[in-house]
Amino acid sequence: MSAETLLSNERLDAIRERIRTEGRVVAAVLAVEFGVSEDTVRRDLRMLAAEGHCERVYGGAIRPRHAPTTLRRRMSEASEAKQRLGRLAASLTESGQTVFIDAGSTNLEIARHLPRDRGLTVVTNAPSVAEALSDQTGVEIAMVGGRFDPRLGSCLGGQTIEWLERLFPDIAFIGTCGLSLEAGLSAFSAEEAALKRIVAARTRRLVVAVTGEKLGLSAPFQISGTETVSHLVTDDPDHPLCRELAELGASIISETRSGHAASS
Amino acid sequence: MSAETLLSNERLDAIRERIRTEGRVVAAVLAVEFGVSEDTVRRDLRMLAAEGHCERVYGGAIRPRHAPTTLRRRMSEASEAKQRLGRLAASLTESGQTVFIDAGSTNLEIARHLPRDRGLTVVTNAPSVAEALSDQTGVEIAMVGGRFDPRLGSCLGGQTIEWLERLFPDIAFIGTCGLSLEAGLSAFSAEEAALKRIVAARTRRLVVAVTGEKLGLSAPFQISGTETVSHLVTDDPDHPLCRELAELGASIISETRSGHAASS
DNA sequence: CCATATCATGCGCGATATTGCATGTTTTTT
DNA sequence: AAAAAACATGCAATATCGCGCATGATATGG
Repeated sequence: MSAETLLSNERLDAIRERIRTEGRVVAAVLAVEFGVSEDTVRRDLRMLAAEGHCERVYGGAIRPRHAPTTLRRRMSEASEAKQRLGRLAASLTESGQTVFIDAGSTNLEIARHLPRDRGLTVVTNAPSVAEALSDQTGVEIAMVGGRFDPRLGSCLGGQTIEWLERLFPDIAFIGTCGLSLEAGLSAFSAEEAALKRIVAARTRRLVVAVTGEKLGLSAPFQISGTETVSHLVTDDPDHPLCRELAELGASIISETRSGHAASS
Repeated sequence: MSAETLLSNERLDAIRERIRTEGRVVAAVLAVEFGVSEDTVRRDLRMLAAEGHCERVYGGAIRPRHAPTTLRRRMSEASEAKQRLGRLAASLTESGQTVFIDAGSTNLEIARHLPRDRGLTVVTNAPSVAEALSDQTGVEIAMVGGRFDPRLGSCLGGQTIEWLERLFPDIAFIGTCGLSLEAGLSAFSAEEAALKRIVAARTRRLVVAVTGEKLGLSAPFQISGTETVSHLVTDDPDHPLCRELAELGASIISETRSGHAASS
């Protein structure tokens, strides 16, 4: 790799390779190394960046690192609304029940607000939920294992599903990416939907807690129809969808101005 | 990590990483470490804080946390010794390996320091470990389920053991409550010991990372003899037990004064 | 063979980013 | 309350960047 005259594509390939193997390149270094001007190198880097093969930074380029959206990010902005939903939903549990809690920021709030004097048994596929309960006494916790998806913050896959197929919880809190009349409960991935579907089919009570922004939305993969929902906890009880769900037999639970729960 | 010429964004990444793994950074230290002025470091920290990747405190920055604390107070949360052990132990992993990580504060530090560019697969029975890895890309994570013990922060019981009996990790990091010649590795509960024993018997490399205070101690339930330990990572390499372990074939790994790893 | 089109490249120039320093303010410590 | 440390802000020096344009080389077509 000397100052030989390299065809432009070859140079591009070489730079691509360098970025891939070394993780970083410096424009000025590449310029002297290939015997071209820095402008040319910058042009190359611009192309590679457009292809997604690198990320441009001041002075050169680095290997693309893609991971901006994590659960942690969403968690830090646990809105007051979600905390209220969590408290409301948690109050639906009854003594001695076995409770399934799904992953998600709202469900995490449910876990945080679970009463600790009812001898509950909590089953979850979300490590964050188990963690949140770890300072509580009086709550039995079972963790469902499997492949852990960092983006969702929960366990998925065959292992997980196999386990859940043998579980019949008294009450289940599952998260949803969308809730609408046509699409029912829906999720962003097929695997996620499959898992939630298993749980929804086996529980005696299915509780869905969502902020108003998700009402009326639908995601690509259906979990189940709206008729499977027995309780909807929301901060927007006046949404038309709520009335329709109520007619299908679901309880709509929200907070009144004075802070008490109301159900219709 | 010396006075290399680092691209400014790389420095940002590096600081981000330090905050993620170590929980706290000191502006003055970063300044000399990267060979830039403190002003520049502060600017970086301001940016990271704006992105939500850290929380600024007087003197530096800490991992985002909702309760405001001083840097001084924060220093005591995870001792520096454990962080060093974590970093050292994590460097023992090799490309493509399947890694088991046990529960415990030291092991959590190992997880935090795991390299993300080696295509590692991590198996753990501790939700906190899964959580700690959840903002990493390039690490496959498998969670071993079971009954969750809040006091230990890990999953135990028949379910867990059944799963682990089918696992043969390349390398395993397990925690121990005591390490002595007579009692070997030992734990405070029979169930805990049984679980660790399963893992110890199936891994090709067994790494134990302990602070010096645990050397020579023994807990009621034996996990296995000292001869099963292939690597001992410690901050007290002069302890007599280390020499004896070395004679049994274990590698003793610790940090020299200058900050580099040494093994005997 | 010549005219023209196309392309990669290098150079100049104004714009932008990064950095360190000076200055004044806020926070912590004594 | 005073001293020290850390901090934010404005500013100037330097480095890097993007863009337009000229140049030369190669390809295409008559």
